[in-house]
Amino acid sequence: MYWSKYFLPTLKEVPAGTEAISHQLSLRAGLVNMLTSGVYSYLPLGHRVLRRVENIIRQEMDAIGCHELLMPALQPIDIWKKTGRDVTMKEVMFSFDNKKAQRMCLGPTHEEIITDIAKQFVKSYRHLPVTLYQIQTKFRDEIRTRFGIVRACEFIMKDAYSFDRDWEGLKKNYDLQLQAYHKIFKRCGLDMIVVTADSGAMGGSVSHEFLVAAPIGEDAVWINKDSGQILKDEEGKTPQGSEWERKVAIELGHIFQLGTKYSESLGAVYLDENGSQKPIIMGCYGIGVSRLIAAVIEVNNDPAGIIWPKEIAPFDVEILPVQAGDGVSMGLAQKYYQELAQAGLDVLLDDRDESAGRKFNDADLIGIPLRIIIGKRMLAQNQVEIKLRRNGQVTVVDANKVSQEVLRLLSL
RNA sequence: CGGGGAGUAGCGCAGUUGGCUAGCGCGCUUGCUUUGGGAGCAAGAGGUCGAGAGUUCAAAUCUCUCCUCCCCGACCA
Repeated sequence: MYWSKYFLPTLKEVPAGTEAISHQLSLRAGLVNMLTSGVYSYLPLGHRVLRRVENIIRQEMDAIGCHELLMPALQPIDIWKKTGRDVTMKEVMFSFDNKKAQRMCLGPTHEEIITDIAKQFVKSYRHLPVTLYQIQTKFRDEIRTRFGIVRACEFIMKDAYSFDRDWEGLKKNYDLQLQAYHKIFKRCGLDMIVVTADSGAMGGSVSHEFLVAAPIGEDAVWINKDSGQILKDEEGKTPQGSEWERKVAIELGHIFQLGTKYSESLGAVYLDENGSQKPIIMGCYGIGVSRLIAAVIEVNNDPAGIIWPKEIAPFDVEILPVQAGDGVSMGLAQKYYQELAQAGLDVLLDDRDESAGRKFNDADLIGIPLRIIIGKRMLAQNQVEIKLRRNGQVTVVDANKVSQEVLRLLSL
C-alpha cells in the first residue's frame, strides 16, 4: 500500500475528551472514528487489525473443529420470552416495533438464536457433538459506555456454542475451547489472567474468564505471588496476607458450561440410542474482538505511539524513504516493496512528500513492527537502516540485502 | 440513573466583568524554497460560537430549557 493513495488520517494532537491511552491512540493512529458515544467506524487501518484478529480466531476455532456461521442481529423479541431474558436483559437491549407492530431487538448475544437452530436440525445423538461460531456485531444499550471501543454499544464479538449429548462431551469441548483461547490470546501478543468466575446472566455452572492486566480495567483480581493462585476481586472477599497482589484487569473472553438452561426452555432435544428424548447439553464461548484490540494497544505502547504485536499489526513492514523526491531512494523503496509483497508480506510505503520528522513520527504512531529507512545520507555508502518498533533497535544493512534481512528479522 | 467536568473552523485551544468585521496554533488550497525526528516565506479557503427561547440599543459572553461528549459508581465481552 502506498501511503499517498491510502486513507490513513493521523492526528498530531490528543483528541479532547479522551483519557484512556488506547482511546487516544486508536483515534490518533487513524484506526477508528466515533459516530456517537460507544459507536465507532473502523477506518482502513483499524479494519486491517480487526481482520487479522478475526483470522487468528477463525484459524484456532476451525482447528478444533468448530464451524463458522452468521446469525441475524435483528431478532423478534418473542424468542427471548421463551428464556425469560426479554426481562433479565431488558436493560441492555435495543428494542423497537417494526411496521407490523412486532417487537424486535438488536441481538445483544445469540444463545436463543443458536439454540433455535439446534432445535430444528440437531435431532439425533448422531448429530452430536457439534460446535458453531460466528464473528458478528453485538448491540448492547450499555448503562455507560467507556474508553472508546472498550465498552461500546455496538461491538464485535466472537461467540461459539457447543452442543453435546452429555456433560462428559461438554467438558471435552469446553477444554478444547480453553486451550484454543490460550493460543488466540498468545498470538495476539497478550498475557492473560485466567480465573474461574460466576456465570451471571448466562446461566449454567462452570465458567472461566480471560482477563488482561491494564490500567483501564473494569475488573480486578488478586494474585498470590507465592502460589500463583488467582482470585476474582469481589465484594468482601479480600484475601489476607502480603503475598496477595491486586491487579486491575479487563475482560476479553468468557467461556461457560451452560448445560440445559437454553435447550430446555427452547425445546432443543435429541433422541439417544434408546430412542429416549434428552435435552442437548450446551456451552458458550465469547471473545470481545473489538475490545481485544483496545486492550492490545493499552498494553503495547510508548509515548510515541502504538507498538503492534507481529501477528495483528495492520502491516508487517513500513518502508520510509526520507526524501520522497529523491529518485534513487524511491526507486529502492519500490524495489523492496515489490520483493516483500511477493514474499507475502503486507507492506506500507510512505511515499508522501512530507518532512522527515512527520514521517518518522507517523511511523512511530501507527506502530508497524519493522521499518525500512532509506535516506541519502546512508545511501551514500550503499546502506539502508532497518528499525524495530518494539525496542528501537537499528540494523544497518547493505542496500542490496534489505529484503533478505527483513525476512530474517520477521522470522525471529 | 446519581455525582463531577466540557461543548467556539477538520483537530487542539484563547476570547466569557455584554460593545468594532470572532481570534491563535496545527491541518487544508496555490506558488517558490525545503526534506535524518511534526520545515520557511507569500497568498488564500474554511464559523448557525452545541440547540431553542428570553433579557438588552447590542449576546460567544447574562437567564431558562434542552441536546451531546468525557470521567467516577451498578453491568458486561
